[in-house]
Amino acid sequence: MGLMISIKDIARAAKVSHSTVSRALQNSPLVSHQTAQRIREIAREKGYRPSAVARSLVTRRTKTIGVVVTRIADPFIAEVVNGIEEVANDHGYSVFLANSNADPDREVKVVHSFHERRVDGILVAASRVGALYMPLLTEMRVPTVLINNQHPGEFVHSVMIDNPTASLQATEHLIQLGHKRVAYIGDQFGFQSDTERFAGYRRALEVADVPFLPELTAHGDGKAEGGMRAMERLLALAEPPTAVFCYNDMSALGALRAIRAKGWCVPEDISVVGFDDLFIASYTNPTLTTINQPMRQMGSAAMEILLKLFNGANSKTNIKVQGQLIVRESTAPPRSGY
Amino acid sequence: MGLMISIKDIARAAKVSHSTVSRALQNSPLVSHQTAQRIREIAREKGYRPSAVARSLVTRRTKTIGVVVTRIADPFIAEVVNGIEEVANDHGYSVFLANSNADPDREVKVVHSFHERRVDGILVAASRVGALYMPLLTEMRVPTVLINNQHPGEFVHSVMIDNPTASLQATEHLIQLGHKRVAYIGDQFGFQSDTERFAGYRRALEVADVPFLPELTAHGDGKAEGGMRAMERLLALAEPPTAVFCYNDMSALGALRAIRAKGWCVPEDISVVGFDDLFIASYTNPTLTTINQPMRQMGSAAMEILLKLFNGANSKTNIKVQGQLIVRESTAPPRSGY
DNA sequence: TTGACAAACAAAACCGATTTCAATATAAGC
DNA sequence: GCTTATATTGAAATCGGTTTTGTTTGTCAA
Repeated sequence: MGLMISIKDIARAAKVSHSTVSRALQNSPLVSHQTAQRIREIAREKGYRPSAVARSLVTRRTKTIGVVVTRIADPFIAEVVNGIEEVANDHGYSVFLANSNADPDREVKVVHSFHERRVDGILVAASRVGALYMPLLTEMRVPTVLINNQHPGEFVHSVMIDNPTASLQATEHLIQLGHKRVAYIGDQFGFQSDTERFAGYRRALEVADVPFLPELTAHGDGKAEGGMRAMERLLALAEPPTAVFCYNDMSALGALRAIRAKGWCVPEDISVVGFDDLFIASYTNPTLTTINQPMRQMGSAAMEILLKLFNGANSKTNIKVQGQLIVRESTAPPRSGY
Repeated sequence: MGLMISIKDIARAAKVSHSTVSRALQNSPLVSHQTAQRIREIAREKGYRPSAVARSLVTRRTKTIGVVVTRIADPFIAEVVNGIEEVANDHGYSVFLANSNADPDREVKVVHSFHERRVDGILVAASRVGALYMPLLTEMRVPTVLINNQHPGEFVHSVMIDNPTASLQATEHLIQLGHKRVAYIGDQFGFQSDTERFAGYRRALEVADVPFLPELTAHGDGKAEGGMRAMERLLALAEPPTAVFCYNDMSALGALRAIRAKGWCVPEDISVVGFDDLFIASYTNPTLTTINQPMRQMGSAAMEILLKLFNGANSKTNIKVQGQLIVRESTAPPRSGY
């Protein structure tokens, strides 16, 4: 703490100027091999670690990035962050992590704090702030990449999943199995990703000439609790659906639970499809048919965009990745009775 | 980036010295109310954010902490980090997050990088390095708190779950239900938490006069995959157990899957108890009886220890929290046939 | 009128590094 | 032998703040 050794301590011990020490530790060719060797040895002995904060002040790069997420405990986000951290660490960057708790005010505060810390770049995962970032970012001119965000628009860099295509596939899968009454359990109404996934669902019905029934659409909250409530409403219908496509795996988890609570079986009585392919989707009972989202890769891709920007790239990058349907046990043809 | 406004820009605009600006922004009483007001107004207008890195250099405190975890995507750890981040953020601290991937070398590197960044404190979650920290920490004199670590010993601050007591409760629960053949699925052999949980299991058997059968102990890897393999081995026994206590929920998840793969039912054919009470434990089928570990609170407790240390406290703190048995659907009396 | 004291601000030192510029010594070229 | 290039190092400026020390001005009591 107070007794941190500095470059000057090393300089004194080596009887050279501190500039020489600096050069020696950077393997600069401007120091003789011998002195460099000697200095490095002394530094090692004393356990000297150059201060990144002092270095950052003069080099004007902190080699840090800020990552703002809604909740790190969200398994989807945790995987994304894993991908980010891996690439960042490999390139000598440290990552600041902050939760926004889906609170726009807090999110803005967090970004400001990142600004004060002079991060070299910012990554935003699954925020609902979206376009609100516009003024913030222009104000502080820090490269920023949004991952699966609300309305990333064209104004910033982004990594997004192709929602419409993926949910079209998911719904098509159910239709091909023979389902006619396919329900949709969404996230909160109005969120872009929900709107897009809903659009894919509608499109699949349209293509297959299956009528869209408004009563088969229910909105949850993107979490298990909401999925459960939404499913309960669907099950209370006079004629419940024979299949349901859920906004994400968490919602599907809730749906599975609601179905089981009613004493029905998946997939015999009702088929369920999720979205994300969280780890848990392989361990539910029955295992969950879902759309795989390459979460880790989305994280690393975002970080790699940042790295390119640090290296001077200045083109707008908007990556759209494809989901992949993973068929497991939770989907089957409807009962012949229907 | 290059055109970041500094305190001097504000000073120039306000026609005062930059020291006055500094004081004004700190609400120092050494500036007249008027000038302070004026300066703050100008700073706001220009969107000025003081550089935390420059400030850190002179104040010798970065208001950052480093958190090293094995894998942020581990749900247990994610919850702990959530607790940490919350408290940290509330007190103006930013958190650096780094994965060690359970690789001691990488872990040491990460800690060194934290050292260079001059973090005010370090939090280590679920590391296996344990006592290896001793030299590292004395070398750099940064307050450190270990959370559920290997051998935290008495030499540093720590927050730990009371493993023996909790697993004693878990096992007792099974015994009270009438089980005599209670198995234990552990983590990798030799890890402290595994040893401790195993000890609680042994103790429960001993207290209830249930004979300990070595063949009913299997080791996994703390993950679902390992739990599945271990359970498969137990199921292959001539006389399989009627109940199994798992090292953690992930292992239990694997066990559930293995049991289902064999066509057996939980809890009718075999009871399963986990450990952690991950979110998912409420959503498995059947829902999982487990030991609740207050993960968030453990994270916040650790951060609060750090805060106390920052405020000059210097006593060794070793918090031991209690787990709580949560009975759900995965446990029931054994079939009367046995 | 003058000295003491406080209020308000400016000037300068400092934190720990990097980097530019200057200085010295040695080697090379003629 | 003298100039010039080269290698090696030191001195000093700088990054953007905080904090200590100085300076100016004004108020008030003696």
